[in-house]
Amino acid sequence: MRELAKELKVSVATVSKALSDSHEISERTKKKVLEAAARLNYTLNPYASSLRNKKSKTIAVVLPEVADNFFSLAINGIQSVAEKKGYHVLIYLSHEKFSNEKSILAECTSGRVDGVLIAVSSETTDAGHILNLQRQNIPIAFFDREFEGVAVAKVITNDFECGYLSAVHLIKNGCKKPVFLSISSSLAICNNRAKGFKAALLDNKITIPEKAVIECKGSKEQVYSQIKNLLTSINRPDGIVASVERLAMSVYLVCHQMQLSIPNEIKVIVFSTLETAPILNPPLTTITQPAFEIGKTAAELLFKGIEKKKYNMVNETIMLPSVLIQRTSSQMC
Amino acid sequence: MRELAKELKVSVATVSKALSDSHEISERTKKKVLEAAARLNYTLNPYASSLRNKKSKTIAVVLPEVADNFFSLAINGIQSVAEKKGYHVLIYLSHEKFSNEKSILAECTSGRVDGVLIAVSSETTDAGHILNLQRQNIPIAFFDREFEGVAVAKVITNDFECGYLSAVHLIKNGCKKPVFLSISSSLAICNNRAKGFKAALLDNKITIPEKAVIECKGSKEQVYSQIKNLLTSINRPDGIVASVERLAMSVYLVCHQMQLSIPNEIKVIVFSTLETAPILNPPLTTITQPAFEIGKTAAELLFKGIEKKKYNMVNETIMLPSVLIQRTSSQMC
DNA sequence: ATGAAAGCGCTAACAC
DNA sequence: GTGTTAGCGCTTTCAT
Repeated sequence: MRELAKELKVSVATVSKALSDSHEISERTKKKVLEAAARLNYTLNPYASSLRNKKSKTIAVVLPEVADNFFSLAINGIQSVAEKKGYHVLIYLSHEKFSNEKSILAECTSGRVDGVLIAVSSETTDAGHILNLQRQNIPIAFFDREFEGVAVAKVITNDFECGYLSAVHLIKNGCKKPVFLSISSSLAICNNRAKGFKAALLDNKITIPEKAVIECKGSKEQVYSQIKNLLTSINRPDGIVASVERLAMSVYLVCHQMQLSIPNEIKVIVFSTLETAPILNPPLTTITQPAFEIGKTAAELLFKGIEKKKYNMVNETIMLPSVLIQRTSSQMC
Repeated sequence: MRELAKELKVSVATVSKALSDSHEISERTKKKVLEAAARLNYTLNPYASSLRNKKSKTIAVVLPEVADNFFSLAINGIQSVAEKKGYHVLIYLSHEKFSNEKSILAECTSGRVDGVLIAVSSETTDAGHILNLQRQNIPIAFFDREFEGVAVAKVITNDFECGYLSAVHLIKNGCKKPVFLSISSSLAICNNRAKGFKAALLDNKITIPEKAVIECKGSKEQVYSQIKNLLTSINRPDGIVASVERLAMSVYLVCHQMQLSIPNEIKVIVFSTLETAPILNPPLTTITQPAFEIGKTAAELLFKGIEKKKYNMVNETIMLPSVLIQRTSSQMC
């Protein structure tokens, strides 16, 4: 910037003002400065600006994993609004570990970011790290995976309702003993979906077996063998509702490997935005969440919090509806 | 930091040195400082450090889209090494637009990032924006999607070879008139794969039709109808090699909709890391790239460039092998 | 309309 | 082993 100023024989202050299009600078000088900046390929040092202005123009997105259609689409949604606002997006992966999540949020302090969007890990059992950010006046919002019981803004889906719907759908299509596959007993999305699922069983006079909700934890291989155990057990379920996308693969693989026919011997529904659902064998019935919209809405909410000093976003809860898309995997035989 | 210093009745310099574990500080003071920092929940202001040190400890990843298994996995790989190095990752999406890519790279200057990893858009026809970064001594490397003919480090796959292999595989399984689906005539990965494909036809004495390589551009709908046109044409191919993951959906959908049997009436191979390939209808033969490894390797290469001042990474080219995984979609009938 | 100068929070060279 | 101080590149009063 100093060079620019010297080149043009004006002060750095003038250059700075010209670049930020201040009205105290004459059109002529502005033009001159802009032109010279372009010619010399000059860009503001963003960190000097951040230091001065105490805002970074960047947000953090914290999520369990990125190799998942839902989260990818959500990132797209977030990015689309960040871009429009001229914000930068830092991506952090917790890999479903609470400890990672804590250290990530610790990094988000001291002005590194102006706000954070988070989908909590399946291990998160405490919101201290989140409240800690709030205490430092860093706006934060949940998207999809909230931590319940804290005053934090969130964009979620109608999980209970969809859990309910999925069970009703299975029952209507002939299931007598469906089960629900969870991935964590501390994850609100799983719990609410499971609650809806169980409520539907009750309402339809199906006795809820003790193992109505099964937790599939661990590595891919572990999940695979848990599902295999389930499906080879004496009292095999005749329907499955899987709570998250990544369970779909394992369920299908086990069934294929066991030559268990979907939907004849077992019906399957998965909460998922898998693009390939229609071309799977058989086409998979999904509860499809508006992933892009969730990301977009959460980002918009966050920016409201960032931009309006006095706006209290803490109690905002936006619920976006998912839809059940019926395909072959859950069809009555 | 000043508060910390005051609290402990030492100077800010001491605190700074203690926090960076300088050897000129006694263990006792270090312990005191660390303890107080933890207690007061203090974190360094990263941008003040960046300004001072002229390094941001962050890298940029620029890619066409994130809702794609390949890119998601690559991000994972990149993130895994960035995390280990204590670096932060900014994600930028070009949405396959050259103009976006240019403005993104312009934002990466002036110290915002210490290096950039890029998979170029399908529209990129010029490397000026990339060379521009190099001129400013910002290390940059291609991963997967390189721009050919410029002296920039890259981590790529054996595209020609895999194109060749895919054609040979189709021919061995009975195809007489396979075609290759590209998404851009300026994308090196597509061109090299197509070249290999054509070379194999030649070597196997199959006359190359004028429409051996077909460019599928535009929105999902446009791609869909282009493929539909192809498959309803009088001279329908009996085999398809699709150059990128996102073409898989359209090919399968068109075939399903036309009741065209895969692999009986047409065989299909896709360059893809689609996790669901084995459970598609029918299971899809893929050329699977080592996506995570590509990201990881590219990041490691970039960090070599970032950390060693004099190391010239510009001429590094690392080629990682993809593998053909045979499944039903390409089977001899 | 333009410029001089202070200071954002940190680090490093130098003094003690 | 610890402290003083200058300055990273920018923005913003306050003068002129």
